[in-house]
Amino acid sequence: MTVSNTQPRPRGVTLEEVARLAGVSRATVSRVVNGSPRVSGDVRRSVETAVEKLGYVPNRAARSLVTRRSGSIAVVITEPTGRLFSDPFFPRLLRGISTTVAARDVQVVLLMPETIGDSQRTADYLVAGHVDGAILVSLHGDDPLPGRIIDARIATVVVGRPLRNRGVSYVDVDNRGGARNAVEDLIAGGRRVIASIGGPADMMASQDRLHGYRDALVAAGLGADPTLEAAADFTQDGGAAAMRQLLAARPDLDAVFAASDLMAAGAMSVLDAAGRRVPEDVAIVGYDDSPVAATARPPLTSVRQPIEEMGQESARLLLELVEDADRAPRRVILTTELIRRASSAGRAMP
Amino acid sequence: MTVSNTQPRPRGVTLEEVARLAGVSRATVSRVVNGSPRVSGDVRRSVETAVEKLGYVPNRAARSLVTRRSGSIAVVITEPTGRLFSDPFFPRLLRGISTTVAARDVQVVLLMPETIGDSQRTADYLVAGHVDGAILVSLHGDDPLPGRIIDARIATVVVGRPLRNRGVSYVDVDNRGGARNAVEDLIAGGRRVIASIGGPADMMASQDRLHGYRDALVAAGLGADPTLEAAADFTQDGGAAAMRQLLAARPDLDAVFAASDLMAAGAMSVLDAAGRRVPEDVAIVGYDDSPVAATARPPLTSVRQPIEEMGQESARLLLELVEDADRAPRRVILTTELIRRASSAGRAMP
DNA sequence: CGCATGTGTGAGAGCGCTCTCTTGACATGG
DNA sequence: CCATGTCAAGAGAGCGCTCTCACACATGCG
Repeated sequence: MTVSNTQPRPRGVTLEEVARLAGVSRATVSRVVNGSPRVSGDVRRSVETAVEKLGYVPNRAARSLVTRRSGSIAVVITEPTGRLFSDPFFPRLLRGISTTVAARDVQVVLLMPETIGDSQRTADYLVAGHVDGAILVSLHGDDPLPGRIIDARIATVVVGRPLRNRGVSYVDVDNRGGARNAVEDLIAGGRRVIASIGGPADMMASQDRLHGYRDALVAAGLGADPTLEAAADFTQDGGAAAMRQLLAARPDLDAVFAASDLMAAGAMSVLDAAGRRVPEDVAIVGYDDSPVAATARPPLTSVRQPIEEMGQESARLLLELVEDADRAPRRVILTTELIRRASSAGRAMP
Repeated sequence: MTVSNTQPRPRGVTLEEVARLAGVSRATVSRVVNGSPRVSGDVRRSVETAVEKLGYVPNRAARSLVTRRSGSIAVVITEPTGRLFSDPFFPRLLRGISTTVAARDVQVVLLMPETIGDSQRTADYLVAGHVDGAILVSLHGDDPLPGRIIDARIATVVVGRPLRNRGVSYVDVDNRGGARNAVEDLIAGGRRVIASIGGPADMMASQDRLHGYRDALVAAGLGADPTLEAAADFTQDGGAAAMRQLLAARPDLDAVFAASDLMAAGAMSVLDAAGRRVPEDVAIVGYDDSPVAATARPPLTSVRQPIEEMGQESARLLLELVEDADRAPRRVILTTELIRRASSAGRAMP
């Protein structure tokens, strides 16, 4: 431990002092503080008065030491780039988690490993039992972290459907359904040659969105076509590059489904440069409903995800797991909403 | 505490067990683990072997109990809306903080009070000494939190210059200088009637940016003019409303300095609707260099802030304060960078 | 009235660690 | 040869809390 202690720390009010003031034993004060029913009304009141008077707050370290509970959960973010740093996904998710656990007097410990070494230390930290559970956000397929902590039987909830570790609880949005809806909307608007700009293949969200895209095409009898599918990395530049590629391969395309708003924005700039008008020549829809969607010109139709709700659900699931370690894994799938804007206006609008 | 314990927690390896395996006393193992120099080479090695073999990880709760240090710091986010949820400021700041404290084996506890009641509980939590220090982010002028925790002599660093509590350490960007640079650039591009769309008046960043704007005008001999100044709330809609107001009051304006990219985007859509071309008729610069700036059409010139660095510096300052509580408050002001894009192209470009 | 049962409270152990104090081994000097 | 100093290592207290157990007392039943 690198922290030396030059200064004596201020010492708080202890149970002992409260007990003395209330004229009872430590045990009784503990009972009152923890809401045990085995305390008579008078004694309870006098203890509460003493607690109030002294401004007593339990020492979490002492409590943890004996209960073997930390009263905290970890939120692990292992995403070096991408959507977590390009739209408000991350703060909104944290807010959802935070509101839910705060109500239960549980703290959130934030872990953001960057290097492999960090990731090792993060796993050690979790496995050492410093927290009661962990929420894992944005996992790539090759991440060894979830496997390690699930093996260690740490209560775990994953945000986003995990590629491996099927036995774990997770919260996800219906990426496939969201994508399908978006593409169906393009078809309803009269589009027939619809391309897809997908995300990294090692992310479940990318795969699901691609499947949803194909679902819609197949359901409409259009059929999937590899020359209409390009993959990028959720970034604007990646979206632009994919768009150039698609335009070269399929100059006849009349719509694009992009698996992120940023990629959609990149695609739009390429379409603009190529002299294709949006939405007249090419309709486009994005994903995430980020600020970029609303500020784009034309404003971008996009798939909105209930992000706060994901945070809340993941926290709720984790707290359940912490309460009862033998509980079977659960999955919560939240639905998306298509936000229609000018970029995907149909050809035959009424 | 609402958490009951139905399940016995797994117990970790203790110092005692390591000591037994290494054939030394608990005290010696503690010395080795904490890097005390008062241990001979052989003993140190045998202890290290035992630690390795058993996979020993210190129990933080037990350690905290005796050292009166938690080995964690709080990051308090008190911003209900605005920039924290509209651009990647927040994740990037957290990342900066996280990398710095992780290197010192200190954890980050995230606190996001939403209601007044939450804020009370947050203050109680901090004052109770559950963390060694706190980083306060995005304070409005009327927030009672910083006053309370500074009074309680909790080590505190504020991100963004605080309106009150001048005696506290803080990290800020040179908002005034950044704004001044941006406006000077507009002037250098031949603009003469330059409007400002500011942020909320109760935020220091808003005030500083407004001052920087005026500085540049005065320095160029143009002089400040209240009819060219509008205030909004950092959002796109707010920026749009402010732009309408400015256009009505000063149809002769030829440039706009917006204190956020989102407001700039709102302003651009209004200019577009009013038939003013950007940058030909009206040049515009934003602030934050968010993804919105790069995706806007035309791409938006913007002031970039070193956000990760702010996080790192604030963490560094806080750790110093934790080490030595009597250390005098320090301020760190980081410089900004103007990212030139098409939206502010000069009139007489070479 | 004696015993079983229940209920409120206290005593005390002990969670895993740090840190002071003490001991013991050895080197050095007079 | 003993006094003294130095340094490694151990003994043991105690951080603030929870929780088991024991106990005192009240109540119910045969």
